[in-house]
Amino acid sequence: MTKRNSTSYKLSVRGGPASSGQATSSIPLVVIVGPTGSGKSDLAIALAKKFNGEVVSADSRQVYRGLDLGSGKVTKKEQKRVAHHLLDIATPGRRFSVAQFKKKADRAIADIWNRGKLPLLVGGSHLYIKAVTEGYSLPHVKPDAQLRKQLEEQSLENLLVLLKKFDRATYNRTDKKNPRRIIRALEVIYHTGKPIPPLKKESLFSTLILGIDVQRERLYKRIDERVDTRVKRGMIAEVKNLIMDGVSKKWLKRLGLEYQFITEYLEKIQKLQATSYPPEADTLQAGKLQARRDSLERLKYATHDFARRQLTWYRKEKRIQWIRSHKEAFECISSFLHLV
RNA sequence: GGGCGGUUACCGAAGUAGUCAAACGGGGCAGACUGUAAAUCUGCUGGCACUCGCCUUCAGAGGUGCAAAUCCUCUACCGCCCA
Repeated sequence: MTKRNSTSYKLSVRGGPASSGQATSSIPLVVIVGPTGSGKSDLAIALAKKFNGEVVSADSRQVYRGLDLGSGKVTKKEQKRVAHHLLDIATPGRRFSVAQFKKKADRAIADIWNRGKLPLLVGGSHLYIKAVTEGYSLPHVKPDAQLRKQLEEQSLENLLVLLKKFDRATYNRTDKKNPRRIIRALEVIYHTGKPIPPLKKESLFSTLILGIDVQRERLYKRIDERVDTRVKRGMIAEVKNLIMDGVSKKWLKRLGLEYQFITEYLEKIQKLQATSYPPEADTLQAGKLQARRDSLERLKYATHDFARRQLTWYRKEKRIQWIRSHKEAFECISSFLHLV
């Protein structure tokens, strides 16, 4: 169904803004994208080994310490084999944003290159990838929790009226049914006194973007299996521990997927235990089991949808070279490195 | 063998004569996205024409009626109860 013009791995380094023309002056960067469960981490490690590279993770949840199984972080052992950057750099419960990511990623990539190694940017948070590969310079307005909270209480109509008044361009462009977007726009206006400036893009890097091409049905199956194996490895305990360490449930649920559904599951179980009066072991056990099954199923479906949304990004991204095997990736990179 | 209840689109489930291609949920699909992004938000989901529209559906076959997913008869399958 999904027709993608994949696997023309005869590399042509046209396309990407950074890799055209003045490509020679910028740092070469190999980017690996693909939907969740497509095998990015494994490929990255193989490529890093082969080309003497180091990995920069582009993942909005792997940046947090303690979010390991649920975020699909590579193991310590794997990190020993190949250096990984931008893992465990933030505290769970705190905010971390694209802008922060972009700054750190730029630095890490340059650093890797300066040490004579090949930087590999790998991850599924595509906004993060774009911020780096297209060199977004975002308005210097940090998220303002206070203000957001205030604005969230307003009706959508009110927010739209405000936006229309102060930033006609964004008003025309933005999704008028999505309060979060509108609130961010207002936040920028509030702090700068001006409308959101047009996005400046200036990439420091000469990029090769490889996308892992997996058939949809197989991808969904892999996602499902991965949920089960992660649970066996202790993903539920991981969430439980985070909560015991004082990470708020609200924060965890907002992260989505694994952390959301498992937190909800734990809450449900707690409630079950509290409400079963003479704690009849049988019905309680049955209830717990049912809750577990439901939660894991919901997690699987939600992850399918997430993978689908990732593919929507990729479809728009014309720079991606689709590959189906490690071998194809090797070949792409070899010719890329010859050209730059 | 007898009594009753059920059979609705991919799944679950409403609907019990006209306003029903049929609520709702799930699944699936498509999309938006400039600082929460694994987040947030939007649309489609019987077929065809895609503009008023047309065609084929509510287990199967027949019937009543201007009109049936909705009423009647028989058949098939499933569930509970009595033998």
